[in-house]
Order: sequence, then structure tokens, then C-alpha cells
Amino acid sequence: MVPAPLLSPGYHPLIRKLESIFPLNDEERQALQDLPMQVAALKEDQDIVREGDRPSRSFAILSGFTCTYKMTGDGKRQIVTFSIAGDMPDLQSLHLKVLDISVATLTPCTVGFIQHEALWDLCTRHPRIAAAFWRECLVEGAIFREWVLNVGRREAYHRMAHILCELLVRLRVVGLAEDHACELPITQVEFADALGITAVHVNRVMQQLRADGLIKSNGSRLSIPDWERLKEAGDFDLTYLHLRRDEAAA
Amino acid sequence: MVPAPLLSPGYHPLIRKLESIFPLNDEERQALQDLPMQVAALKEDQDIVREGDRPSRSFAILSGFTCTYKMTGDGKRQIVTFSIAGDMPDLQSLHLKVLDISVATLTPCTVGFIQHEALWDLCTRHPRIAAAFWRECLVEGAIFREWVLNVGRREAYHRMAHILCELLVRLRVVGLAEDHACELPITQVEFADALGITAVHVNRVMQQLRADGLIKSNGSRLSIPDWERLKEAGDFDLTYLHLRRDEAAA
DNA sequence: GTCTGTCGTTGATCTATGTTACTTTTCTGG
DNA sequence: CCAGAAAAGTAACATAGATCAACGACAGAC
Repeated sequence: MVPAPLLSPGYHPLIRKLESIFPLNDEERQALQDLPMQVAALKEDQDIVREGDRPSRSFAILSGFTCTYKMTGDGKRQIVTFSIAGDMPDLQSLHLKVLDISVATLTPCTVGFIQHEALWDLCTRHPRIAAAFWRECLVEGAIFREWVLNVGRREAYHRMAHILCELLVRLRVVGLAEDHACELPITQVEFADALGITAVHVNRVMQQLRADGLIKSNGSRLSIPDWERLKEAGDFDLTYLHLRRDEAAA
Repeated sequence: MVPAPLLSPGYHPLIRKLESIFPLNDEERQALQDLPMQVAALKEDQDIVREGDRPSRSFAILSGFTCTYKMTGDGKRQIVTFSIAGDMPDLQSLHLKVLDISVATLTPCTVGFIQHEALWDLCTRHPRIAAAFWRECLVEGAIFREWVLNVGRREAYHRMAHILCELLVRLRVVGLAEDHACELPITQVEFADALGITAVHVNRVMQQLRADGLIKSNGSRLSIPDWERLKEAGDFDLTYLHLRRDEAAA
């Protein structure tokens, strides 16, 4: 039911992610490994869950990128977070019956659906895993807070720099980025919806970042020639990601 | 150690708040009632905890208003949420060692500090209370998400309307507001920091809301002559507050 | 190999909101 | 009851970013 490479010890994205914020023992890793999961391959630009849904399962992203978004009444979209391998963007539905967000794929994705019952069972049997999930929800909350700050109080140029820093660090944590480069298949329209600006302005700001030598990009490949200066431009301090040892040192 | 009126059944703000999102039984209510709490009276405009702290206790607000905020590197403040009686703005510190936010009083406040050990103990003994706390953290996260949307994609006028709707509903839930009026001791500067705009603009926008007959205010008293129109102006849908029965019907 | 749609890019113009520098009102402590 | 401070309100001017309307470069479909 689950493709072999995803299950080989040390490669399960969910485990890798959880371990980035919480230390697990062998037994707990095994329990996660054994979690019954219905794996699905999804195309890009597809909603996985929608605002108003009452899901009976959550899902973990095994590969690909998703965004979590909300819409205003007049149809404007705000992306509130991006998610990557190991993330469980609707874990909250375990406790909150009605979803207040939608999650959509940005790229083709592999996701693993896990019945809430199975998660409850796991949490009961392994209270430390329950704590790890709770903790993961809290880290997610911390990211939202930082985004409120980012959107509320930083200019577009710095906002963009900040989000790039966050994405690079988070990708590094799950092994999807080298030191200062990564694959980042996010369009300018998507960045616009995440930063609360227009796509036109994203374009201008990215050009400025390029001109200033803070980033380079060809196609969906991003590389960062001067991490220190990008961090500074983005006013980026990774405390809010609450990583264990400073995984990504950065 | 705890003032009597705060402990009398049915009036403990913490219990009232938890029950607004999670049903408790008598035993659980009692356990919360018995939670050892160090009560403190704080003046206004005081930090209760600061970004970077590593607290060994969390606190519940028993009376008064607080704001949770973050600062940018160049000293701009963003308030990421307001908190009121029953809220535990730094409950996260139970899991996340280093605080990524500061919490300050907006008015004189009574707060009850609770040692993390006591909370852990409570959670172990009463798994449903642990679930309730987890759930509370998730609701808080949902509020942050809505704020990202609010700040990112709504114009100042609508943003202001939205935040007023949220505050009224939340105050109503804990019995601090009548149907369409409440005491709201939040200054225009504070609203500005919460909405990601300037105080000057808050002033303009509030005048517009008044002129449009959506709100009335004298001093710190807010009243809402036309709730339906304010909700509409604020594009407000209380789903994201995840209240139990629709407490505040609204 | 052309067609079609998506994505990135550009320029001209407009506007919501910021900035600065006040004045007026309300609150508070002595 | 008054003085001083904090909060609210005003006005003139500045600007980051929005809006609108193109255009070019690809990539996948057929």
C-alpha cells in the first residue's frame, strides 16, 4: 500500500519532520512507520481539502509542495503557509471538526491519508507522539504568527526575502535543499498570494533581490549567493521555527 | 491564594473559556478548579513574558486585556492577537522552550500563573483536558490564520470591521459583552499595530465606520448598531473561532 | 511544427495608506 | 480643580504598491 522507498527507515518524511522538532525513540519511530496510510498521487493545482469540509482523516505530504489558503468574500486568496514533505497541513482536523482552510497542491504530490481513528489510537498508545503532534501544531502556529508580522509590518522587498529564508531552512530540515540552493516550484502569483501583494510587484521585488545579488534563480531553481545578506534583508531569525538543535544552523 | 469569586463554580474564566470550545465533565471542572495558581495583579502596559524567555510556567488571564506581539528588527510592532479573560496566551511554552512572542497587558490585569509541572500533571491525569488544551492551541492557530488573511488581503476599512467583529464575539463567549456592545479598552495605536496600518489611518477608518453607522463609541465603550452590516463590512464568518454550539449565534 | 496557455516581464498611471506636524479632547494623579 | 500626559483627531503632502494593459518566452498538446 505504501511505496517501499518511503518506508525505508530514516526516509519516512513524516518521521524526519517530527524528529526535527521532537526526539523520537525506536519504538515510536516504528509505530509511525506502521501507521496505516492510504497513499495517493495527486496532480498539481488540486484541492486536497476545502474550507468547510469535515474530514475523517488527515494527511501527510510525502512529496511535492502544497499551500494552505483562505479566500475573502470577494474572491481574493491569501496563502497562509506552504507545506512540504513531512508536513501535515490539516492535522488540526483531528480536533477541529470543520476546516477553516483549504489545502491545494502546487506541484504533483504524493500524500498519505491517515484515518483520525488511527491517529487517536497512536496518540493513546504513545503519549510522546501525541506530544510531538501537539508540538507540531504549535510550531505551525508560530509560523502563522511570523507571517502576520511579515505581512503586517515589512515592506514587500523584505517580506519576499523573509519567506525565501523560511522556505530554504524548512526544505533543508527535511533534506530537500543543499546549503544555499533548492528547487522551489512556486510561481510569482503564488508568492503574491502568500505575501499579500500583487504578482506584478512580486516580479519587481524579485528583480531587485536579483540585482542586489541576494538570490539567483533559473526556472524553479533558487540559489542564494549571500545567505547572510538575504537573512538580514528578510529580518530573518529562525527561532520561530523551533527546530531542535539548530538543524539548519544557518 | 486565589480570590474567592474567581474560584466559585461557573465563574472561573479558564473553565468558561475551555467549555466554549470543549465540553468538560464535573470531574474535569473540579480538576481545573483545583489547579494551583499564583495570582498576580499587573498594571497596564507591562510585559508579562518576552520573546526569548524560557518560562517554567504559563498563565491564564483572569481579568483585563493583553496583546501578544512581535517586533521587527527595526522596531516596528505587530500585535498578532488580543487576549481576554480565560485565554492562555503562552500556553505554547508548555511544549516550545523558547518564546517567539511577547505578551503585554493593555489594561490592568489579573493573571494566574500555573507551573508547567502542574499542567503536565493535569494533562496526564485528565487526557481530555490535554485534548482541550491542544484544541485551544489549534483555535488560536486558526485565529492567526484569519489574521494573515485579514492583514494580507483586506483593505483597512474592512480589516478594522473584521477585528471588531472578532473581539465582540470572543468577549461575548466569556460573558464580557452584551449582544451588541462591550467595553473595549484598546487604543487606536494598538489597533494600528494589530492591523498593520498606522494610527492615523485607524482614526480615518473608524470615523468612516461611525459615519456609516456601523459602530458607535464613546470612550472605551463600543456599541454596534447594525451587527449584520458590520459583519458584512468585515467579511466576518465566525467558523474560524471553532466555538461549540454557536455560542454567540451572531 | 504550430497552437495555446501559463508564467514572467514591462511601463504608465492611480490610489490607499504612510508621514509629519500639528491641535483638540479626554483622562489621571496630586 | 488643575496640570500634564495620553489619546484622538486633522490636514498637507509623499509613496509603496495596485491596477491595467500589453508583450515575450517557453512548455505541453495535438
